[in-house]
Formats: sequence, C-alpha cells, structure tokens
Amino acid sequence: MDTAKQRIIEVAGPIFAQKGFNSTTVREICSAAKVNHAAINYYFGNKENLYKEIVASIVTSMTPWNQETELSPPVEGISFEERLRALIFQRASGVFACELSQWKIQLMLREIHDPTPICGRRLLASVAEDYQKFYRFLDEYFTPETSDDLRWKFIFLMLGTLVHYKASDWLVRELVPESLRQEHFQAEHIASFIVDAFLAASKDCRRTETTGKTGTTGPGS
Amino acid sequence: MDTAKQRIIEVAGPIFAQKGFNSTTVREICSAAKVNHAAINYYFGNKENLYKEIVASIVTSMTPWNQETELSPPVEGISFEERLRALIFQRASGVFACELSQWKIQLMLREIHDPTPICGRRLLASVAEDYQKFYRFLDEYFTPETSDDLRWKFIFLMLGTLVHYKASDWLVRELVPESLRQEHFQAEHIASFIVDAFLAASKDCRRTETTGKTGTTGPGS
DNA sequence: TCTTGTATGATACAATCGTTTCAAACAAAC
DNA sequence: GTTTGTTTGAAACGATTGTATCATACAAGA
Repeated sequence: MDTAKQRIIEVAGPIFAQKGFNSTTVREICSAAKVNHAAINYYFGNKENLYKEIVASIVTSMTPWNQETELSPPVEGISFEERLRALIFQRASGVFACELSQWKIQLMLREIHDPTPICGRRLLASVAEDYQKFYRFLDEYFTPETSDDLRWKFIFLMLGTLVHYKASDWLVRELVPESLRQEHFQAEHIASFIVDAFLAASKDCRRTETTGKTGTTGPGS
Repeated sequence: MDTAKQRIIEVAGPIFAQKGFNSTTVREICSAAKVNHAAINYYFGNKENLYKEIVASIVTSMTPWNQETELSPPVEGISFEERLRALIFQRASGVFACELSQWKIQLMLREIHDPTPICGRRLLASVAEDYQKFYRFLDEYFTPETSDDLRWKFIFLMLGTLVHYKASDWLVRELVPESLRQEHFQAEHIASFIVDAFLAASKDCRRTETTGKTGTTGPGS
C-alpha cells in the first residue's frame, strides 16, 4: 500500500536527519510526502510523536549490530583478530555506506552530538550499550592486568576515529584529494587501519594465549 | 564600559553554542543581556550578522593554535616526540577545558558537525587549515616513503579521537565511572594516551634519524 | 441504500519568530 | 538653550510555526 501515513514516515526520516528536529517543519515533510500538512497531527498526534516513532525504528534496526558484537566471542576456529576486524569493518561499512539507510546514521550522529530531549535517551542508551558490548568483547583480548581506563581509551580510539570520519566527512573531502579517497578511504581501508593501529598500540596489553593466528600485518595502507 | 552591545555579544556566544543558530531566539539573547529585543537589529542589523561577528571572534582566537603548530618544528634541542606531546596536550587542554571560553569549542564542534550556511565556511576553513598544519608538522616524523593516505589516517586517528571525547562527552560520562574519569580522563591523560598510541602504531613509518631521545614509554595510562 | 468509521483536503487559529517603526531619553556641540 | 545624532524602550508588523476545526470523500457493513 501507498498510504499517506507510510509516505510521511518514509519521507520524514531523511529530512529530520538532514536538518534536525527544530529546523524541520511539519509543512516541509507533508509537502515532500504529498499529503496535507495537517496529516501529521492526524496520524501521529503531533510532530514530536512522529520523531519518536522514527527514532524508535532506528533503535530497533540497530539491535542486529549489538547482537553481533555480543555473539561474536564464542565463535570457534576464528581468531580474535579476525573477529575484531570483522566487527570494525561491519561498523565502518554501516558508517560509510551510501545506501538509502544513510539517514539513520546521520540522525544518530545528530542525537549523539546534540541530544534532543524528545526521544528520552533511548537512542543514546542504545549507543552506550553498543560501546559496552564492545568493552566486553575486548575482555578476551586484554590481559587481566589491563586497567579499565586503558580499555575504554582503546575503545574510544577505535570508535571515536570511526565516528569522526562520518561526523566531519566534509573535512576528509576537503583535505584528502579525490583520487586518494577513492583508493584508500573506503570502509575496508579505514577499518583495517584502525584495527592495525589498535593492535600495535595495545600489544603490551595483549593476552599471549589468544587463540588462532596472531600475525599482524602492521599498519599498512 | 557596560554597553548594551557588549552585553549582547558576551551573552550570545554561549547561547548560540548551546542551542545552535536556528534554535536560539533573538528575544532569548536580549532578555539574557537585559536589553530590549529590538537591540540586536539596532546594533547588528540582524540575527545573522551577530552570529557572523561571534564566529569571526572565534576564528581570530584560534589563530594562536595554528601558529604554534606551524612554528613548532624549527625549535632546537627539543625532540619531535616532546613537541608532538606538547601540541596534542595543548589541543586536549583546549578541548577539555572547563573555562569560560568553553562555549567557543562547543560552537566550533557544532559548525563542524552541522555547518551553518551563515558563516561562509570561514570557521570550517580555519579547522581544515589546522589539520593541514598538523600534516606538515608530521612531515618531520614520517619517512619519505610513508604514503599520503597513511599520514592523513594517523592525523584523523589522533584529532578524531580528541574531537570524539568532547563531541560526545555524555558517552564518556555514561560509560566510565566518575572515579576513573577524575583520575585517568583529564586532558593530560588523554593526550599522552593518544600520542603513545600514535607512536606505537606508526613506528614502521618513523624516520630513524629523528632528533633527540626517542624512548617511547608505551601506552601506559 | 443507508449508515458508520476512517482518511483526506481546505481553512483557520494562536503562538512565536525576526524585524520594523516610532517616540522618548540622552549626551555632546554650538 | 537649542540642536543634533545616538541609544533605549514599547508596540506592532508580516511571516511562519505547530495545531485544531470542519466538511467532504470513501470504503465497508447492515
């Protein structure tokens, strides 16, 4: 079906992501969805409820990420390093993706950097949960002596760098020539650089009895 | 003097930084400055000009940073590593500072993540210039064989991590216990961690003939 | 066919926005 | 003391915002 309500939801997400809640007008959404500008109040009660509904859909579409982080450790036969690479690559792909669902990342970043009181910390809590799962995932890697603050710093090093690439992508576009970007700044390149950097920087905190092969290739491009 | 115009400027910066241009009302600024809400149009013509003036003041107050990055290399007797540490610490201090001028960082981050068409890329260009100076600063460190993309990736690793700490400080507050933060997440700790991580991750790209002592301490907290 | 509940479109509303206008207050110059 | 130019305060403007109202259109069930 191509109901008015569906059209509003489909159209509102990207607009909210691009301009933020306050700078997005009800009329703009409705004209983009080709419905009367009173339709939002009819279907959602008010503008905030529409926003909440969109945020909720983002949160639910994030759970696969969380689950993969959580379920990653028990896999047998795959070294920790490989699993870490897969995990970071997965996130990098999500962040760098030029897909249709790009606006979800955009809206998330917006809420991370400038939280809206509307979605009562649900999205924020979801992000924090993701970081925490990552923390637990790295437990397998670090020696027991590795302090908590160091662990968090390594996590912020990896995920923070990733977020920075997306959040200020204009900076990368402005600084790095087009040809370089096409060849060396795709999701796979960034992901593998981050993992390499992490492994090199944290090798003193690394458990020796890590399973699987541990040959790091060094921070090659 | 305590003129109305001065009071507006002093008050407008923090408010713009906290709520953004669109979500800040002229009336809010004026009531905070205890002037009539028509005063902004009298002194600045319109709301945008006031914003431009504030952004311009931020840009000029940023130039010392740029200069220090530029002038850092030629100093004799101080090893590259020490100069890098000083540079990163300087930025970390600026980012983590709880001073009065905290709003400047906030407004900059806001423009980085969600650029306003108002200040015609002046602030953005200033940030990009800062990154470029950093790139040139690291020229002394890297071997000539180190590719451009790797150099940029290392820069984004360091500065991106730093930005992430500030841009989503609520995340750090939510994830890291208060006691840990007080003891291990001050500007000095973050800065030295970032430099340690960089040195460890980039040691294959390092010039051997670097001046001064090169003893890295490893990523200790 | 008539009725009932829902969907939609046009219009109106109150509130708030940035901006303008206008007059009073003021200080300095002659 | 009068004039002149600048600063301040009160009121109002038109535009835009989110929301409410109301009548119509439509589909399904009796």
